[in-house]
Amino acid sequence: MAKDGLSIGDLAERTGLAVSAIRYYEAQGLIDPWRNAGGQRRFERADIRRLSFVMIAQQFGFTLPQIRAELDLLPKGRVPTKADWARISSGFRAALDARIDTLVRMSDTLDSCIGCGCLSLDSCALYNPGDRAREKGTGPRYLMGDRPAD
Amino acid sequence: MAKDGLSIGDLAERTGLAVSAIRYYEAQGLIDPWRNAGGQRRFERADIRRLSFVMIAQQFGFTLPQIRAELDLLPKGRVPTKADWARISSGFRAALDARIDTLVRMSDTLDSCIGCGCLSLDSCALYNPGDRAREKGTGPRYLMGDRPAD
DNA sequence: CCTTGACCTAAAGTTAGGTTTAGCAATTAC
DNA sequence: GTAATTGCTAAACCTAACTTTAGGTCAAGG
Repeated sequence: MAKDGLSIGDLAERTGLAVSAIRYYEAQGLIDPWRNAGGQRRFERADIRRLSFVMIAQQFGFTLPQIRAELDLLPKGRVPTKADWARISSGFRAALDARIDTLVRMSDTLDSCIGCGCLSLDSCALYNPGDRAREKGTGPRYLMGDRPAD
Repeated sequence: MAKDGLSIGDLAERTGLAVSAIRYYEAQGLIDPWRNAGGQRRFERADIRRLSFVMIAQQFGFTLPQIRAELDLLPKGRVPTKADWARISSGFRAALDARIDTLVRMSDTLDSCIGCGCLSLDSCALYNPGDRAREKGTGPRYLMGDRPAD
């Protein structure tokens, strides 16, 4: 049954992912199964690892293209070494730390604003407290003045 | 010009939001302008505050329905008091702290995993490190076993 | 052999938070 | 008074990460 590779259903069961998600990941270039005589996908056992990695990286907030870039650094078909994971983990760590940092700064700012209630667009420190948000909206999102009066 | 209320363009200029966004917020029930004789929207000056609040809350990661719920606690038309902001800020603070907590736990887990590289679905602590992710996907996303072998 | 269940593709649907477009009405500026 | 702005609505479009559907094929069990 797993002699000539895992079926997509097997892989779904092993990873907990939906079959449709696995097909989608293939379309995004995250995995690259071969096909059997009947045209069905067959996966290597190492793909379980690969998808596990995808799931974890997603929890760390990476997008699929970013994850793909990370995976592309692992030579296709090679089982990742500890060194590979250590390198990747460092990347995760940096991303995580940056996010924590942003939130802590927001939190600090909030502390200094509680009880103020001004919400003035030009004087309230709550605007643009970090960097994480609003980088994908199309509009310019410039900030203009707002008089404290009223 | 602002005698009988602000036009949507005025409000857009004062808040930095796109006109289309303001209309969208109205559709979501975040603001409730009246109409002038010609059918155009007219806003109170307090709506600048209201939208400022929306923008800040979004930076804190709240969804529009959540923000609406928060705003609904402020009696319509009443200018929010310091007590209102203090209460809301506390809510922000709790949400922020929870997010920071989750990230810190992920970070700690990651530390303990660097150099391990197992990524085993049943033994690696990197799965479900927190709570923030994956609560909106349709599928059950259950996690099944994965033998360390291979 | 035949049925059932797993698989295939392509395309459309989903959610959030908006933006863009089309076609038309109201306001404002000169 | 008239042209340029600004505003109006409804509907379509956008991204990310998938799921669902439709219509058809493959594989395994009895």
